[in-house]
Amino acid sequence: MKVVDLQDIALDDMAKTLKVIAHPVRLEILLHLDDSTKIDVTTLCDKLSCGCEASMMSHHLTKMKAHGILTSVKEGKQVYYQVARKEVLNLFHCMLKSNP
Amino acid sequence: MKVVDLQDIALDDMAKTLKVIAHPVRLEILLHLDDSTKIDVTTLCDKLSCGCEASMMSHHLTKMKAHGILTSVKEGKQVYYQVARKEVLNLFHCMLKSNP
DNA sequence: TTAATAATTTAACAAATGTTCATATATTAT
DNA sequence: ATAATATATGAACATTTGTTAAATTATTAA
Repeated sequence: MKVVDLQDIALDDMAKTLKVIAHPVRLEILLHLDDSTKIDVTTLCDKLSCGCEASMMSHHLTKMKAHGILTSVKEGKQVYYQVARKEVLNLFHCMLKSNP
Repeated sequence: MKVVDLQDIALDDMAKTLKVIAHPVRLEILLHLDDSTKIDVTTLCDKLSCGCEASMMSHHLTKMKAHGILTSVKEGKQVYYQVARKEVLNLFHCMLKSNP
């Protein structure tokens, strides 16, 4: 039997979401965002292992926000980002071979 | 706390896999392949809702096979494809909002 | 052997993506 | 008002991706 009924899934939307997430830096961003409730751009840059500069980081964050994956709140000079669609974090579990 | 420890995940590999899967036709292929143990190219073309021709289908299948997501067996004139990494099928569950 | 069918490969090209750097805007501090 | 910091935006360009059509290989049928 099918895993999921085709009608239940908008494959186009799912593909779009996956396409945005399918980038090593953006995956790492998501992991860090899940770790803390909210986080600002500079801190995120510092925490990532990729040596990502502010401009590049902003591009990544903007793209994910544009696709509804993240939201942001401005507080003073900084902009804090959060994960809007928590279900995408399940990816990290279900992509593991060990996942039941 | 983190969803998954960073060290547990090769983000580069994960991104590559997701990138290949992040395409509406390839997602539909995966759903159909899960549904049947093995399936040949022509049958797959007929079953898909996208009106995908043999050449295009072959491109998709070749790409997924090259990334270790599918395997294939030749039997006579037809080539049968199967899902090699069953864990990628979990995607369909975990991308749903309703997923616990 | 020739024809028909199944699948793959190749070439070509448009479109999308990733990246860098320079510039712009907003906020706060001096 | 000026400077410093935080973030965003835009242009430019190389690289990758998606798609189509034509040509190619392999297998089976006539």
